[in-house]
Amino acid sequence: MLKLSKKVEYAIISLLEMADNHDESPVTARMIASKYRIPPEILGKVLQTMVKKDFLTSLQGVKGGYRLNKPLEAIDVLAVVEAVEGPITLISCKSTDMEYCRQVLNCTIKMPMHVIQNELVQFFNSITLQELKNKQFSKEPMVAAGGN
Amino acid sequence: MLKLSKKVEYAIISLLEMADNHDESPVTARMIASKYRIPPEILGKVLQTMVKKDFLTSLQGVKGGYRLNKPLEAIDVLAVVEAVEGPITLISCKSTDMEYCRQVLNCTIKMPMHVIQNELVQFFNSITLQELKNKQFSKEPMVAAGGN
DNA sequence: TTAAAATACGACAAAAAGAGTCGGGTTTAA
DNA sequence: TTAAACCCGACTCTTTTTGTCGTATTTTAA
Repeated sequence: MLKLSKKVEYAIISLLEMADNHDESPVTARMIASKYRIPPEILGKVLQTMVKKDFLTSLQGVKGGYRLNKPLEAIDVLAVVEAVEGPITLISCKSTDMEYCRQVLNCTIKMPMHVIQNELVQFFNSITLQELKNKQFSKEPMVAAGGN
Repeated sequence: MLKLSKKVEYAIISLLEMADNHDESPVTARMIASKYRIPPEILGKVLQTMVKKDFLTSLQGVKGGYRLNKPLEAIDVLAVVEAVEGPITLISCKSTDMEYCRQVLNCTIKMPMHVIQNELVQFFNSITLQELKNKQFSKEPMVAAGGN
C-alpha cells in the first residue's frame, strides 16, 4: 500500500505545532499528545528519533520539552519521512543487492521502478513543511483522485 | 511505509510480458509464474482481478490464457496500482468521513496531506506502462536518493 | 533531600496487512 | 473423458504497524 505511517503523521503534526509555539518554554510531548489524542509513549519515541535526526532539541527534567532546531522552510517532507520510517523503497528488490529478488533472472521492472522511485523521492524532497502548511488554504488543482 | 505491494509488481511484470507476446496463443499464468518465479496461485488471482478491471481478457479451457485488452500506452501506473491495491490513501483519515480520525478536533495536516496525495496520484497517473518500460534505458536524472 | 515532571529506552503484546497455500470448482480442446 | 487452463473462497503464515508497560535518568522546586 502506498501509505504513510501514523508515525509520520505524528511527526509532522508535532513539527507544525512546535513552529507555532512562540513561548520561551519548550513544548512537551504530553501536551501535543493530549491536544491531538496521540498515545504519549509513541509520540515520545517519535520525538526522540527526531532529536537524534537533529530536527529537535530536547530539554530534560521538569520544565523540559522539545524545541525546533530549524524553521519549517528548512525541513522537507522527505526528510521527515525518511527520519521516521527509513529510506523509501517503492519495490522490495534493491538494485544494489540482487540476491534478495526472486525474479532477478528475468526481472523486467527493476530499473524502471527505481527510476520512478527516484522521481517520487525528488517530489517529496521538493515540498517543505512551510509549503505543506500553506496548502491548507491553497486553491491548487485538486486532481480528481482515482476511485473510492 | 511508502511501498508498492508484490501484487503490483506481479501485475506490471505480467502486463509487460503480455505486450511482448506476438503469438496467436494467449499467455498463461503458469508460464509467467514460472518465468518470473511467482507463486502461481497468487499470480492467478492478480490476473483475475485485472480481467475484472478490464485490462485483460481471459480465455478458459485448454489453450486458454490471458490477452491484453489495450496497448501499454493506454495503461498508466496509477490504474494498475488502484486496480490491484485499491485507491491510494496517503494518510489514514479521509477528508470525507471525519469520524475515523482520532485527531479530528485539532488535526492540522489533513488538508495539506490530501493535497499532496492528489499530486502524487496525478504523478502516477501521468506515467504509462510504455513510458515505464522505456525508462529501462533512459538516462534520466537519477536523483541522489535520501539515505540507506 | 525528596517529590514531581519531564525525557530516554528497551521489551513486549496486540492488531492489521501482506504474502502465500489449499481445496475445490468450471470451461474447453483434443 | 481427460487434461490444461481459468475461477474463487477460506485459511495460514509472516511481517509490519501500532500501541503498552516498566524502568531509568535528568532537572526543577518545595
